Amino acid sequence: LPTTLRDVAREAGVSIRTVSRVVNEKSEIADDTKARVLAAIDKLDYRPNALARGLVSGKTSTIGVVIPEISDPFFPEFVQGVESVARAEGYSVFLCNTDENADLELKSIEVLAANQVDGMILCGSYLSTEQLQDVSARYNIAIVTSRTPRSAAVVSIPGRDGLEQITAHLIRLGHLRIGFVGTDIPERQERYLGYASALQAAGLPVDPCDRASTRIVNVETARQSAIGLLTQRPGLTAVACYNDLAAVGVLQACRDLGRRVPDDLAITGFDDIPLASLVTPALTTIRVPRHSLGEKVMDLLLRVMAAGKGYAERQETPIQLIVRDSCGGRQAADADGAKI
Amino acid sequence: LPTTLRDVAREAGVSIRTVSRVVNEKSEIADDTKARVLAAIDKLDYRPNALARGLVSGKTSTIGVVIPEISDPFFPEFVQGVESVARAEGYSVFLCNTDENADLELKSIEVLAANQVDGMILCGSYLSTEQLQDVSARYNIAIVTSRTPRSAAVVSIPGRDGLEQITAHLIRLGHLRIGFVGTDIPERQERYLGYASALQAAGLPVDPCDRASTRIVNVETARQSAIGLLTQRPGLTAVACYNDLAAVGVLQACRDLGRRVPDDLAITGFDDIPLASLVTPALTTIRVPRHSLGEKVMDLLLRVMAAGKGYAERQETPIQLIVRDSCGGRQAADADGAKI
DNA sequence: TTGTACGCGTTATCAT
DNA sequence: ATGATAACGCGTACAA
Repeated sequence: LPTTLRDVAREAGVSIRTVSRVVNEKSEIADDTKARVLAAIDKLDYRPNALARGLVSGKTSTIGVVIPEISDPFFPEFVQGVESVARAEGYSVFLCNTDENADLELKSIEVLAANQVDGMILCGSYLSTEQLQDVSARYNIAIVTSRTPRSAAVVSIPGRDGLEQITAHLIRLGHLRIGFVGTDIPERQERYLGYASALQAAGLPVDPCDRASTRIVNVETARQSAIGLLTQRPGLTAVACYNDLAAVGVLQACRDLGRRVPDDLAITGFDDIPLASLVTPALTTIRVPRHSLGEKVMDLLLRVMAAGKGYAERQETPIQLIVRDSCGGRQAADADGAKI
Repeated sequence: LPTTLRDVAREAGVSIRTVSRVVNEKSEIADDTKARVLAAIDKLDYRPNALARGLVSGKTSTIGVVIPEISDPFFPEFVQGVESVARAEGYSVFLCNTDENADLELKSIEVLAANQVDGMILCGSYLSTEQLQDVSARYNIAIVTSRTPRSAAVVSIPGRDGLEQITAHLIRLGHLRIGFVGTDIPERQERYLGYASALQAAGLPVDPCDRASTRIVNVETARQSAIGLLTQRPGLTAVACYNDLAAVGVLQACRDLGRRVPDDLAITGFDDIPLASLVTPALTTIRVPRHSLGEKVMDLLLRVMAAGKGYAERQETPIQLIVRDSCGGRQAADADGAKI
């Protein structure tokens, strides 16, 4: 029932090939036949079938972006970054949400692949490093991760560095008992390691009991585990968090427990999502330039698609300490060169 | 180079048809040939080409969801609602973000259509009512909107009712000078109309100068326009907002201006996004059940796909007044039967 | 139970 | 400049 090239060709009294030509604006065509074809296209309201096109040409001009959690404020700006360069290069982007579920993620990847997208971007994947390795060997894939797959195209977020920096910041402010709220996913310990490393560098003990973890990290899970941590370890004067959502959860926990921030407890985040500056007190955090990160992976994906599946490259996104109000000591920090 | 049915058939020593059968688990096949085929599939790592499949079958088992602004916290839970029922029905969902741009939205719809998705869901569309009418006549589409396209499948959000309710709430609390911060998009005046209607019902004047509008509504635009409004109309004791993001913007404006909330100014939102209960003070707002709204439109889309493009139906999502701290008077409101 | 052959709507390779 | 015609990978009558 939808109009096809054939219908248009019949209507215009030309061959299919000719119609295809005017549609794709390839080789030269006589002005009058072109006009006739255009008229027929318009009259019959013809629209090319992308499936047929992709089947024969082997190119769909689409890419897939797979993210684990659509409600995490980290992703919107990232996706917009991806889209801006994708659009400029003539690609349409399909977004897939996987609910922080590795099976669903794998499924999404296979569906996208089955639909012959020209490339995929994985951000914050829940796949095992091995699976990550697998799929990026099989398809055109660019990844955003802190991990180190043996050979793949990845832009990494220096989570370890970030937590080292921000924990050092807390230490400079005089904190001696600093906790950590994060995730217990084995592949996602780099931020915790940064925290621990900063403690060690300062000669402070790293006590596993100063740490609270949940698998999924969001405001609510962090709030719950922070309530536990803060009651069991009342001596903590600061808590470094896996990300801003966790920090907001700890903030909520303090509200529940009647502890004032930053007076009774200092809190730090990671990512600098918009929410970070909207809560009270505004969060001291590590900024990850999400929009440009998106542009950067898409650029990388372009290179992957040009070079083929084997292509490997590793880049790192810059980060920046942002000092706000959740740790107090704003003046002291300003002297360190940090800014809003 | 990717493996095809042909390759598998050759490897297993059977016909293409047979392979196709075991892949699709249709009619009965002898156990041994089935095993042979399965082995070949496994060995050659065969994966069906969804394009070819869709081309011949006319069905892709995919749907598209088009949203205007991925960074608006309204959408994540909505999308998850859609996905939950889509998944249960065997559909994969591709999400498209249109940056609140009607042209991009139309483009996205056409791309999805060209890719032969079985249906689409439009939420918060920026298309004109006429365009909305057009596309839903041309494709299988279910819409979430407050508008009234002549004939289409839509689930509506009673924005007018909502603002009537929440403005009445403000009036009950004793406010006589209530402003409004919203959008100037002509198709999106229903919430303003609800606000105006509540004022009139209470015998209060509706003064256009008590209103501030921007085209795009987000925290930053609302903050700016609220600063203008509050300086020019210092007599306002309350501001009703188009949505929670705007309300948070007004909250920021109050911070900038040194006005205390709710003491100096009461503020109300709409949507009850997670952020609404994270800011200080927490927002009094209208709750829109986003997850179930998503389920509801997806159910509707299922009916559209079954019945065909002509299908029209109209539903409405329930809403609920949520009283928190941004207007004070929590006890008085509790007496009205509202709750957290 | 299994195989043959056609068609889905395109693009692309030849001729003409 | 234009027209046949063969793919592309798969589903499905129809045959066997």
